[in-house]
Amino acid sequence: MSPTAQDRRRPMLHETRCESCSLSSLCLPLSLETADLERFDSIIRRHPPIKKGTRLVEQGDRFTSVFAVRSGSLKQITTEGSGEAQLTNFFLPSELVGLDGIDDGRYPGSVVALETTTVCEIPFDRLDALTQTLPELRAQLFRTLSKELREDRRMMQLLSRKTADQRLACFFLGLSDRFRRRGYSPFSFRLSMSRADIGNHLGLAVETVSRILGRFQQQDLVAVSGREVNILDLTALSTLADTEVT
Amino acid sequence: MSPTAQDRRRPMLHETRCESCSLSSLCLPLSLETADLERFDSIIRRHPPIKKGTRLVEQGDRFTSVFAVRSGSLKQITTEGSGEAQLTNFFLPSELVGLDGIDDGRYPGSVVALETTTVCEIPFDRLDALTQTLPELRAQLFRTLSKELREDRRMMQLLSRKTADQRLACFFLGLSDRFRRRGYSPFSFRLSMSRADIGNHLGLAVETVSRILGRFQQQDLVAVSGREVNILDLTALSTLADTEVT
DNA sequence: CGTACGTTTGATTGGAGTCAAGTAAAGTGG
DNA sequence: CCACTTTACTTGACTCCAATCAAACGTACG
Repeated sequence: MSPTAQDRRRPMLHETRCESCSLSSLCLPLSLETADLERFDSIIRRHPPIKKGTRLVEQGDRFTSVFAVRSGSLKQITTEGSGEAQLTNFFLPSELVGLDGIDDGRYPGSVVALETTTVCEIPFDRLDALTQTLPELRAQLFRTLSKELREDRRMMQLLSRKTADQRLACFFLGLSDRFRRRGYSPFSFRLSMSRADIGNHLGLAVETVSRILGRFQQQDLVAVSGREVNILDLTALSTLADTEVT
Repeated sequence: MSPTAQDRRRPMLHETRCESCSLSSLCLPLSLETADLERFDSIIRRHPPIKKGTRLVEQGDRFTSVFAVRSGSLKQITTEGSGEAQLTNFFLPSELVGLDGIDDGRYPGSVVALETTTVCEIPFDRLDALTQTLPELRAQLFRTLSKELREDRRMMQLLSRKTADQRLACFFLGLSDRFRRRGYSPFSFRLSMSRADIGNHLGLAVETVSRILGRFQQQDLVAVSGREVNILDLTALSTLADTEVT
């Protein structure tokens, strides 16, 4: 979808320029000069909001673009062989979706909106072309990829060495941190994902997630009401999260 | 995995040019013209062989270079917080070590030789600079990063959804495939890592690895003698590896 | 207002971890 | 080259965390 008259008319116009986007310091164009930012801005395709449950990309679709999340949240689900679906990632505003599709030209998982979500589509060939003349942009892209690698490795550590309680603790700490970085309260937030999603992501059964949430509440670590979360004791959660298992 | 007779006989100098490297079709300079290959070649630093147990990089060291494995093998170990060490990766010839250090300028894990190993050091700033004028090289680097992401996600699926038996089966299939791609037998190879390493990587106790190996032998799936492996029934292993768990 | 879906809680089970002990293999130094 | 030490691997017995099965309860939404 290219910028159209419809786009222009909308008061959204301000919103949809990188220059004025509140996420610009977190998103890709981090360290670009105004002129460069314009060039970056010009390759981006705005999208109308995606409704909850709608798929942004389908597993196996041809890879063409990466997407920057502007608002809302998404989950990535990969189904392999006859194996059950695996929820590999949650995406929050400013995060980049689809980088794992570069290699073989197909998206390796479906990406589904967890709530009404808006994204910026960035055609990868044009992004790649821009990195040729904008070293800072290139560096930022490498960093983003590299960071995702590092986070994946943390996830592996979580899945292979941590108990169910520690996994949940890590999950809350991770979310808390991501919200804080985005300027939201690190203590009080709303989960956009179901217990089943959390369980799938952490390698736990739904029932286990529910039980441990209950236990955390009894211990006054968090207060959970439906999908509303209040972190009461961040320190205790942190301790729990990376205490050696013996 | 062992050095061929040809390797030994040849003077080092010849060996160490990308142009004549037997891995050139798998390593980075995949699709470079001769002239470009020379430019790539010129930034590479050769290293004397690394002995078994020696660390190529130490966790926390300043990130400066990535390393292409020429021969031998390595493991990457990350120690987080007070948590136990996690073996996140094994590296075989033609694979690239260190890409996860780009983001925060530090290597996120130590990389240790599992046997006598030779690597090519590629200073990242120079590699990055080269990608400015060599779009194919840039594309290849993006692909490599992206592929690693995809493999990490597979690993997560393995760690969170597969049984111990399936993990071992996947591990053997993965190795088999990697050897085949490198021109070695996919059925008969030598493990350069210990049972403990395998267990750590797959999120299993050493004892479990040992027991399942025994079971696999009874079922005539593989013949294992020490670190020597013969895959007897690849099909059965494949079936086992991605059969839904019920 | 009812149906479907998401969540909680309880009872039971099993897969893999832990502990323990023994065997094989690989270094090490005389 | 052989005794000795150390490390790697195997095997068995027992335990426990989290999965599974089952059922009730809440909540969202057409």
